[in-house]
Amino acid sequence: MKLYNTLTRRKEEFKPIKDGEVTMYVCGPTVYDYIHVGNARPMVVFDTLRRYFIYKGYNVKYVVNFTDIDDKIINRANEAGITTEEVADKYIKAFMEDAKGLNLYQEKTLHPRATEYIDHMIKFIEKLIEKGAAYNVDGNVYFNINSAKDYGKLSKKSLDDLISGVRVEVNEEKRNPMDFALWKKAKEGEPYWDSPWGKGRPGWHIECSVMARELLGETIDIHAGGEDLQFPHHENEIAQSETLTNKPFANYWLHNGMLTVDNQKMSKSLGNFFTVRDIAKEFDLEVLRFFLLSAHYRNPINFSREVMEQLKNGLERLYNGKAHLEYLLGKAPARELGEGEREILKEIDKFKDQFIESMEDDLNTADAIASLFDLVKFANTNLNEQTPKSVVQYTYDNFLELSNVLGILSKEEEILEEEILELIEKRTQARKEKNYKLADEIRDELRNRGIILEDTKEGVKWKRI
RNA sequence: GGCGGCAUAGCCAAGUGGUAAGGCAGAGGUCUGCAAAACCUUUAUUCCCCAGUUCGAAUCUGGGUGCCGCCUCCA
Repeated sequence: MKLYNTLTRRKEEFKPIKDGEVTMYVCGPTVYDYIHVGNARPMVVFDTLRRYFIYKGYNVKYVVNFTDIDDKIINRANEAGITTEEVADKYIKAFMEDAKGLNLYQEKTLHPRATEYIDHMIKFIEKLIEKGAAYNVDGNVYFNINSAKDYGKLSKKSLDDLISGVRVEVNEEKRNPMDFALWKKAKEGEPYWDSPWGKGRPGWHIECSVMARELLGETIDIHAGGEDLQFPHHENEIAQSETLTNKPFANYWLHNGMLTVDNQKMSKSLGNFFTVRDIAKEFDLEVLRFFLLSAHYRNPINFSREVMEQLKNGLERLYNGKAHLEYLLGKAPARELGEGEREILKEIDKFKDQFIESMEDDLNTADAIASLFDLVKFANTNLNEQTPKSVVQYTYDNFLELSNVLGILSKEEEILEEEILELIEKRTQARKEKNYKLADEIRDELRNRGIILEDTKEGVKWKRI
């Protein structure tokens, strides 16, 4: 599989450190608020990459961290008069609910919280100080940027340019304006942990370095996140980790493009954001997931209600295809295959190969989705009630397996209440008697209750609005 | 100012040297009591503009225009 590596700025053949195993670290949310749609993009995109690895038979070790100590969390806690821990707990719980709606694969996902690794962070920082790569100034510990080899290699920024670009130097303590905090001295009233440098808390960048190292090892296969994290977050992670270990921190750095609204980056500071929960009121979150996969992950994607509607309809088409196959599954005769029917199996394999080929090319989900539409059209056209069961089953199984790689179409058909089934039956009877007035009345009533009926050659079908 | 990216139909979006995928929306048709779904047909002589390379360019090169991201917390 080819993946675009930010480190080398090109697509590279992916080779894991250990055969059959992939270690992935995805920068997770700072839990001071509900996640917004932009935050959801890396979650869905890299979840899909993980699902694809699983599909290919890899054992995936997957970490999404929670930053649960930070200025913003402290502010929230102070505003609400509760502890930072309570703030974090609340939004982690909310994240898990959103994750469920977005169908993030949660089995075996590791969700470390930064505050669970304070001891490891302190040890990490101590070692950097020993190496002369960090220094303590009155309880604040900074990383010495000059001790890092190749600083700027990820974001392709030169130290000189960065320093000349520094806007206002407010911190007199730093030896170099680009030095960044590893440990922050606690201010009055702030939560703190004891350390060799006094009471304080860890800086942001050190958290990810430490959690990745503790859970996945000194060198990991894939480190991923939004492209806005490239600098300084990921650059600083590389600097501190590689200075400590003298080994590559991650072999592949993957970054997703920004999600925009009116072509402006969706962000808290601009105020142009929708939380995932807001969107869940208007759309099934599966539509949001489908939307996030409808463009290549490295391209910007513009969020709008209009496009969400389009994708909702597109998803509906795939669901109709799924329902059609399920219907045929109930009718299909068990018999030997004819020559033409063997051809169908080959066609299905072709769609599957196309899908895989797209995914192999730097996770081209937009292209992979097209294969799914092609498969549905083929099945709608070429499979019918006379098609042998094994053929229908093969089509159905492959279709769902590929859909599952994208994390879509997993909703099961619901069971309708007895009362509604009776109404449908009553209407069917009315139609037989050509009492279309009554039939339409019942159909309207069901529509008001959220059930849409379709009369097909294959009988009456229903679905929720 | 420095660094990076993008520009394909009404909308979304693949395609990165061989003659424009797919979806949504629209139009016409088949089917249907009607509707819906499904299927068929149709919707970019053309890929921001201008030059160049080439037998051949949406794809490569140069220039221009517009938009976006990072350089400050940010997915």
